[in-house]
Order: sequence, then C-alpha cells, then structure tokens
Amino acid sequence: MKKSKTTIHDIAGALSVTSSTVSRALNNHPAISDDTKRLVVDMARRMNYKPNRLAAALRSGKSMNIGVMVPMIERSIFASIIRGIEDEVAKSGYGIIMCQTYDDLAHEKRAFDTLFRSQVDGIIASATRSSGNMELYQKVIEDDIPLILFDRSIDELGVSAVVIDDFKGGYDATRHLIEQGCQKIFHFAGDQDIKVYQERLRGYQAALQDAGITFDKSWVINCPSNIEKGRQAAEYIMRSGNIPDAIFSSSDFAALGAMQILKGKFSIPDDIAIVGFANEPFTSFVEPAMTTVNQHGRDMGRLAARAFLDCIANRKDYVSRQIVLQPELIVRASSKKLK
Amino acid sequence: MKKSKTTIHDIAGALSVTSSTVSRALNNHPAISDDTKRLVVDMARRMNYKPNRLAAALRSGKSMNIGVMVPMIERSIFASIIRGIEDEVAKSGYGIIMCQTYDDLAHEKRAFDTLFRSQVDGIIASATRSSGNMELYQKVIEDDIPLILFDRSIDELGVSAVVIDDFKGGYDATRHLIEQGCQKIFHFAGDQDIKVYQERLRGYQAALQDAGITFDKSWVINCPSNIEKGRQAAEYIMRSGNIPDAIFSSSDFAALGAMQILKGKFSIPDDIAIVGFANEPFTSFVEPAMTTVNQHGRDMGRLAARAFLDCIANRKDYVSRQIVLQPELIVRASSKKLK
DNA sequence: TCATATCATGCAAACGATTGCACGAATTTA
DNA sequence: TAAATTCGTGCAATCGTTTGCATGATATGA
Repeated sequence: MKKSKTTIHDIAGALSVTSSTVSRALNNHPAISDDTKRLVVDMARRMNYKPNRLAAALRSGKSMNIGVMVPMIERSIFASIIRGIEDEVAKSGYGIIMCQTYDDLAHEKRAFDTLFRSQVDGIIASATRSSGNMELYQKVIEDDIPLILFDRSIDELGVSAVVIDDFKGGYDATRHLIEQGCQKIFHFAGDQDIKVYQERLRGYQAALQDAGITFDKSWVINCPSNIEKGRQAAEYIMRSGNIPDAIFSSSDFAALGAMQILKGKFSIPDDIAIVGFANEPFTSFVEPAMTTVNQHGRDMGRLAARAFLDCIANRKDYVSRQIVLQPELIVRASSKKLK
Repeated sequence: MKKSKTTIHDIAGALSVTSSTVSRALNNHPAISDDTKRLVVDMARRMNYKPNRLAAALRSGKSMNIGVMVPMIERSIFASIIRGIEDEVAKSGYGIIMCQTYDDLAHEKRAFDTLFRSQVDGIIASATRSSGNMELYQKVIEDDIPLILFDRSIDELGVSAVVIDDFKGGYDATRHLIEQGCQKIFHFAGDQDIKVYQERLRGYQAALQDAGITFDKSWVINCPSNIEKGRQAAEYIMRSGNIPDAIFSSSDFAALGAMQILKGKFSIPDDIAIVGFANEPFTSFVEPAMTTVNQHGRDMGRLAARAFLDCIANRKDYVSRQIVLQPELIVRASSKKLK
C-alpha cells in the first residue's frame, strides 16, 4: 500500500483487457462498450487509481494546466480576477498555475520560465510595464501557445485581451467631480509605461476639455500606486500652495495616502474632493468613504478564461478579440460636495 | 520555426553524440567532460532548446513543482506567506502551484485533486477547518508525499508545521488591554473548529485569569472573520446594554466592523478599546489606527519552504518538527487609553 | 609491458499514458 | 448467402527525458 501507484496496466491486468481499453474506457471513448466502461471505472475506483497527468500530458501534448500571471495577488483586483478564472475553468478540467511578477522584469521572466517548463497549455496574463517584456510575450506567441491578456494588455501583440475602458473610467470620474462643482481638478498619474494609466490620464484630460476647463500641466502629478507616494504627493501639493478643489487619483492607494495627509488641513470632500480607482475593499470603510471606479475583476477573469477556452476549442480558426468592459463609478462620501 | 520544439535528440544529432550525453551534460553530470558540457550547453542555447519538464518529471518521478494551498490569497497574511515561500524556493529549481480552498471542503478537495494530478513533489498547506478534511491529508501522507502545514496545523497528523503561538498572541493582546486599565474585556471568538481561534480564546481567558479578573461567559461572542459579522456583533452588544470597556477580536475584519458601529455612540479607545488580530494592512490606516497582532507571514512562508526543502533533501531520516513563531503585538491608537 | 583503474560516452529500457491502425466477430445490406 | 458495415479490442509506436549497465579508450601502477 506504500508507493505502488496503480497504473492503467494494473487495472488492465486485473480485468484481462489491454491498457488501451482501460485508457479509452476511462476517457469515455465512444468505441468502448458501456459494459466494459462500467467494469473499468469500477475497478479503477476499487484499486484507488489516480491518473498520472504527466504521462498523459507527455503523450497527448496537453498538460491540462493553464498559467495565470498577475502583478501581485494581494491587489484585490487581481485576486478577484483569479477568482473569476477559477470559476470559469472549474469544470473544464484545467488546473491553474499562478505566478506573480511583482511588476518586475526579473520576476516576470522567472514566472514565464516556470510556466514554460510546466508545459502549460496556455497563459492568461497581465503584463507588467509595456516596455522590455515584449520579447517575452513574443516568444509565447512564437511557441504558438495560446495567450490571453487581461487588465494590462499590449496592443502590438494582437492577441485576445479583456480589459476595462480605462479612458472611460478616467473620464467618468473626472466628469463626476466637475458635476460636483469642482473646477481645479488634479490628477495623480500612475506609471506612464503602463497603458491603463495612460488611458486614465487621457480620460481625465478629455473630461476637462469637454467641460471647457483649461487644463494646466501642473495639475498632473506623477504618483505610483502606493500609500506612501500618495502622502508625498499630497505634501508636495500643500507645500506648493497650489491647492486643487479635487483630486482624481489613478489608484486607490495613492488616493488614500493623500487623503490621510489632506484631512489634517482640509475638509474632504468640501475643500477637496477625492476619487480613487480600483475599488479596493478599504475604500468603502476609510473615512470619508472613497469614491472610486469598479473594474469588475471577477467578470474580467471569467471572460479571460472563456476566451482561453474558446481559443483552445477552435484552435485553427480562432480569431483574437478585444473585450472591453465598462467600468463603474462608485460614488461615496469623499466626492460628494454638499454645496 | 513554427512548432518544431527542439529536443535533446536534435542537439545530440547536431553534435554527433547521444541524447544520453546531452541529457547528462545539461544536468551537469560529473561523468561528462567539461569540453562536451560546454559544447552541449552552447548548442542548446543556439537551438533555443527548452527542456520538457513533463518528460523529465515522468521519467524521474519528480515534477519539481510544489503545491501551495491557502484559504484565500487576498488575506494579507496568506499573500505574505506565499511571498515567503517564493523567496525561499526561488533558487531551488522548484516551481509553485497555488490553490485556494476558500475555507470550503469542496474547494479543498478539488485543490488536492489538481495538485495530485500535477504530480507535485510536495504540498505546503494551511488546513481549513480541522474537521472533515482529515482524510484528505491522511491520503497525502499515505501516498508518501511530503506535507508541511502552516498557520493552521493539524496536530494529529504529526507532520511538520510552522505556526504562530496564537495562545501568546491572545494573551498579550488581552494583557495589554488590562494594562490600559480595561476590566470588562469582550472577545470576538472565531470559528472554534479552527485551532488558531481556539488558542486565541484560550490566551484571552488565561490573561484574564492571571489578572484576577473573573471571566463571564457572556463576554465571549461568536464572530466569524469578516466585517459584516463584526458589525452585527457590535450591534448585538449595543442592543444588549451589556457594554464592555474593551474588545479583543480574533480577527481584524471583525474588529473593523465593530469599530465602525461603535464609533457612532462611543469613543474609541476611551470608552471602548479595540484590538484586532492579523495586522491586515488596513489596520494601520483606519481611524483610529487599530492595535493588532502581527503574525510574521513572510517568515512563516520562508520557514515552511525551508522545512519542505529539508524534508526532500533527507527523505529517509527526516523527522518532522513544529516551528512556533512568536507573534508581535502592534500597539496603535485604538487601544491606548489616555487616562 | 601487461593488468587494473578511471573516464567519457553509448545502448536501450524505462516512466505511464494516448492513439492510429489492424483485426475478428457480429450485424446489416443487396 | 456473399459482401459490406459496424463494433469492440488489441498491438505497438510514441511523447522527451533519465539512468543502470556495458564498452572502448586513456591513464596509472607495478
């Protein structure tokens, strides 16, 4: 009972048939009679048979595992996406191998390596920065293994992607602030190497323009997505004396940091309204509760997984597609001016 | 250049040697001359050779993948642990396959299945509830695949585990509240099927007892680890009219929920001091900042991974061990009575 | 100089499943 | 009733590596 893993040959022996028959029976192959199938399945259970995926994978060329790469799992949006992928993939028989890139090229490279070596049947990934890693993705494509991108896509690759309309997200958020009566709206811009942040910035600018607000360069502050940087940005603003009546941050974390600092001197939202981006869980319970943009992570994951499944199903004539989800502005206290 | 994956045979052909030689050269086998090794490695690179792990795994019986099971990745403690495991495992050549159990038996079962089928060389897991899943873990042990538990261990299994001293965590937290002058300290107890919560409760009780505070059953309120349940618990308290001067919650989430409700009627910490557990990131920026207990997730992950590596290295005479980490009380505003 | 040890490599059998092809038996068609 | 189908299985090759054993070529020692 120790290590004697039972194989299909053992089953075959016990039943006086061939391993071919056992294999086919187990895989519900049409050419096997129902009686035989029953027998085999039964015996398999009785012998506590566990298929060896490796062998099957080696022979069939399909590992039945799919690689999922995200920047980092503790970001709620990515946790949601993974959840969505799991949902969708659950009954397809595929397993998931998760890797984190930590927004870092070296990690990303290693993650790809892990996935390659595991012979995953496909990769669902969110790219890190859009420069420097192109060739990594190129290689995936060259190797002809299905690739689906989500959240952070790379258009040049021409692969299927499911993303949200970051432009609209930025636009709506800014528009909302304008409707609240704000006129001098600053923007915390994220890393401009990353497309989603570019788009949010563009949306912001467009909304200002459409409202006839002349846009000042000093209004855009570069600010990575973390609390500390948000604080620093806010301190910078206070020092500069150039005070806005609203801030639209491309990230909840930065928005939070700013809010912490600004709360000391200003009333939020009355002096300064704040809107974040991503709908991190904490946005609902900080004070004041933060207006933000929901990205529908779970749906994104589901759709990405479905795209992958589709791609696998119609390998030959699969044509890649872009799925763009509409973001949803969630208005909370941090941006509601009483006026 | 399409799908013609290069194999060791291709390399062998190009070099007029055998695939055996190539294999050994690539694996740095001592019986191969340095010259040959150089040649082979070179050619491998030139031919863009990517080893097929599946084949290697099948033959050698080692998949070089290790399974990691956590309740859910968005809990910061688990994200940290995973990070720790990745740190430690990085240069060992092992890859990581992550699975989530969502604290649910069905998911847990499926996760095990995925891992088994992927032929992982070992499993590092945090058990869900300690009832009902015993046999799952038994099976792992029977199959003789290395198993390391973390955070939520199952003593009866007798496998290596790295946990924190939850008793001490509970004790210190309660003791701290007592030192702040609190006398009527309630406890939000987590699911008592889970050992860590039992221990926190025990620590709480012991601290009260040691301080000569007579403990009342009504002080312990059952409260799962989420915000909503924390709110409900707080509402229950307010309705009951039986008001404590402090709450030690076995979870940050529940503590947060309670704080949200209680803030309306009471001053925190002056009327009611609050201490949570886990050092979730939000504890540092809610208001008032929440006192909590840090669990050293990253270290926990590192140690668990190291235990696994040890176990693999000395397979025959490996003796399982318990590693108990000391938790660290982080005192913040929510429990500092000015007095 | 011959026997022995050391080196570097080749041979071929695994690992555990999948799968194209062949084949005999049972059934249908003409 | 002979020929043509259909059905259920078996045979054996294959997937890409690893690895125990054999082998021929050097090197070492007496």
